[in-house]
Amino acid sequence: METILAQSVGSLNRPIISGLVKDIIHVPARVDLRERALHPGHMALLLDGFVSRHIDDHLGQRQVVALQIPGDFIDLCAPPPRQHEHDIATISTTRLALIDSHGLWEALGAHPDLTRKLWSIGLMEAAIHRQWIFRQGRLSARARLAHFLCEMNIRLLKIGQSNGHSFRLPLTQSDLSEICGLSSVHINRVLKDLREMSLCLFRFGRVDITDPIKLANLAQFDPHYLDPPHCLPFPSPHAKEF
Amino acid sequence: METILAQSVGSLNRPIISGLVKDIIHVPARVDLRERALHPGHMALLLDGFVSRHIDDHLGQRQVVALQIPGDFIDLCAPPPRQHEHDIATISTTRLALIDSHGLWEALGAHPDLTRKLWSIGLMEAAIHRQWIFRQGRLSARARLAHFLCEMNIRLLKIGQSNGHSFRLPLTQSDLSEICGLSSVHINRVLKDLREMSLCLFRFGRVDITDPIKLANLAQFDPHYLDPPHCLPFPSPHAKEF
DNA sequence: CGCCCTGTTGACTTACGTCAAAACTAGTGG
DNA sequence: CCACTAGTTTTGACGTAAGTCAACAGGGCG
Repeated sequence: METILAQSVGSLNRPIISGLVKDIIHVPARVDLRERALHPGHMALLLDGFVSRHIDDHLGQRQVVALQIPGDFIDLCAPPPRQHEHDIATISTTRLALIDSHGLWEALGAHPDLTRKLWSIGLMEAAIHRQWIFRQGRLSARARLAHFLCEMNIRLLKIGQSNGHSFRLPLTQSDLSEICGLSSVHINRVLKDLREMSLCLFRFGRVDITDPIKLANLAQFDPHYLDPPHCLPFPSPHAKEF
Repeated sequence: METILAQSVGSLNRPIISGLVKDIIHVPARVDLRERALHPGHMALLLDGFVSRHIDDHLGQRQVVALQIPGDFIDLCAPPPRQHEHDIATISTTRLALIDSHGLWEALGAHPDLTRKLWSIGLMEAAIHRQWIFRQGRLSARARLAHFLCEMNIRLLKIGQSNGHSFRLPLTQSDLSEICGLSSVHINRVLKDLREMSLCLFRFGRVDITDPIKLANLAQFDPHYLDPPHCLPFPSPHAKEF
């Protein structure tokens, strides 16, 4: 846990969060986290596995609005009384560190570094959301799927779970359809296309990107929205390095 | 400006931000704000008018990823060295309060209220992003447009620029198409549909919602994602009321 | 006046959805 | 080891929502 924490909030802030972890829990796949683990006012750090945040339409059709991978915070400081506007569920089996969010808020006052870091995590999350809006709005089915796979490749690369062209992605084709806003039948056909174009291969919960450059090109994917701000939001007198 | 500021950050925090305003500028419609007004490391409060945040595809087709209305912050604490991953432009003529973001960051340390408030503004922005993803992914053209109009109605209502069924919305049909991820021709047809269904009327930059309930129903629109957290994220010893 | 931008409409195309059947996989229990 | 089931994946046939192209109309403005 410590290494993943250091990756998420920086080695400086690691011990602070570490001290706020109340429990580490294991959750099976396909479990609603709102009901089971994440009570209002709590938050969690995803240590292992995949978690989806989604909104269902009135026929129960699901739209995934975010996919969380290890190292992501879930419901970072979401205010308790606020009715949640989306659902959260595990996709694979997961390991979660439950964090005392009240304690975290107290800690923020004393640690401007941590505030800045969590703030910028929120900013990146919003940037990812915006790319997803772009994807759904302007890209063809092929490009959409390709764009998503490119994003996962980079995000997993950053946490050491991809080597740049091959990674585990424990999703069904139906999951992919709920992510990309397409029918699962069409996802199947698009996957076939990408395979036959020798761009990438998806099977058994694993992705092999045959031609990363062509795939990114098809997807109009520009990874810089995933770059962490190498210099932090605002210089602060309290912390020079980071 | 003061009243709109109080609405955005609360009357308690109003004077703090007020003191950080470096300039108030007027910008004509259809101007790229990245080039003209918002230099890296600056941020702004939109006082008047409409601003779009958008991403262009490689053919120059535009996808609007957020629409800012008076009272919204633009580029809230976006870190200067980070390459921006989307563009910003005025839609109508606007009035902007330019804010010293370095000074703001300094102020955060001393004002936990303000931190909490700005944090929750960021959360709401992300919640709106998620609804947009849902909209593009799961709704038909009709529902998408209806959903957007419902959202604008509520958001403008909250700042006193809608009476609940009628408001100014200075967008062209082409703007609407870039927001909803549809062609402008199709937007035209959908507007006609909504008009003929007696749900709402859009012309001359003005929206009249004839039947708010039916419209919201068609859009599967549930406004609670726009609710401000009535109790704040986390109780803080420094500020009881808010 | 003529130009440009926006809106409107019609004819035609296409990308994607829907429905349905079959193949394949994995888990369960006899 | 073999049914038996349930969840995926794959394919085909067909329907439809939305895109594209193109023409025209109206308003604002030099």
